[in-house]
Amino acid sequence: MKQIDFEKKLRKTNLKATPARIAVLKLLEKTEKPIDANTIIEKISERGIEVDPATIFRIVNHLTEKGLTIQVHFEDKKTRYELANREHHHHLVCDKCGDIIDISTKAVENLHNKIKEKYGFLVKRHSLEFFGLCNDCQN
Amino acid sequence: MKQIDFEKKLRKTNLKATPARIAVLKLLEKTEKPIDANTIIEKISERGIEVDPATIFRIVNHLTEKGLTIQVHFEDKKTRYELANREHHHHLVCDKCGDIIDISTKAVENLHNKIKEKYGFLVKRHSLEFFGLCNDCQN
DNA sequence: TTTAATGCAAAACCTTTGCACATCA
DNA sequence: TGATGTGCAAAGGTTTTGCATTAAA
Repeated sequence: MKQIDFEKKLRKTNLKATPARIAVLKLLEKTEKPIDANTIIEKISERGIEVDPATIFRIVNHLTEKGLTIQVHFEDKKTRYELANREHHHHLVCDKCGDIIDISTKAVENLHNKIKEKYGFLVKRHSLEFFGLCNDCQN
Repeated sequence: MKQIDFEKKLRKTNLKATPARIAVLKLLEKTEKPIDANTIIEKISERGIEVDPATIFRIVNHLTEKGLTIQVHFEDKKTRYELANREHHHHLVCDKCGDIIDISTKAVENLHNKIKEKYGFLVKRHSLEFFGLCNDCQN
């Protein structure tokens, strides 16, 4: 229910608060699920805002560089985006209906230190996604 | 060091044992890291075997359908492949040199049951990849 | 000999880039 | 106004598809 002031947030990161950027951020806020660039284009267009695909791709790249959004990768080649201002979480992706459920678990964070000890590898981030069947699709 | 009899394995799954398929499987066996289709084409060509790109894509798709290979997704849009006959494991991907280190951990398997209990979601598989800096690249 | 696999060419899809014009601060 | 963002058109990279030919069983 919180309404984020995206204009302020954009200016803080030296990005101009253009209608297209605000529309993307608002959409991601409302959607609450990772969505790819083409879905963003589609949804924004449904709201009567026409933005060129090239611009959308530039926007999500900028937002990600500046840390306002993060990328999410599932099992296809599309890059999905979601707002970054959220608690770290993972996704349950249903093979059948495509629904995405957020879950939060600290189980993996604990591995970072162990990996450093054992392999000398400094983990900066990880991606953990689960695939299977959601409750409704199991029948 | 074990040499897998890929001809036999292919026939068992109703796939014809063609030179191209055997070359792909042998390459994956030797590489031991997930590699994408274009790398496969390149490496196979270096060995003097020329296979059309379309054929390589068809091969990896077939092999994956039949369970001989699995797909791996990192942070780019390429799909990578590795042999499926291996212990379940995860990858440490170095941001700098791109090196990939296999690690094995059971930490995530244990979550499957918990997820079923808590969300009703039936997890069939998961992907867990770590990104950061390998030992050599931390300086 | 029958079925499946391959090569070639074309296209589909996702994403990026160059450049001129428009817009934000 | 000056820097940045956008639209348009073109192109790049990955992957798929149709169809005629070839090879495996």
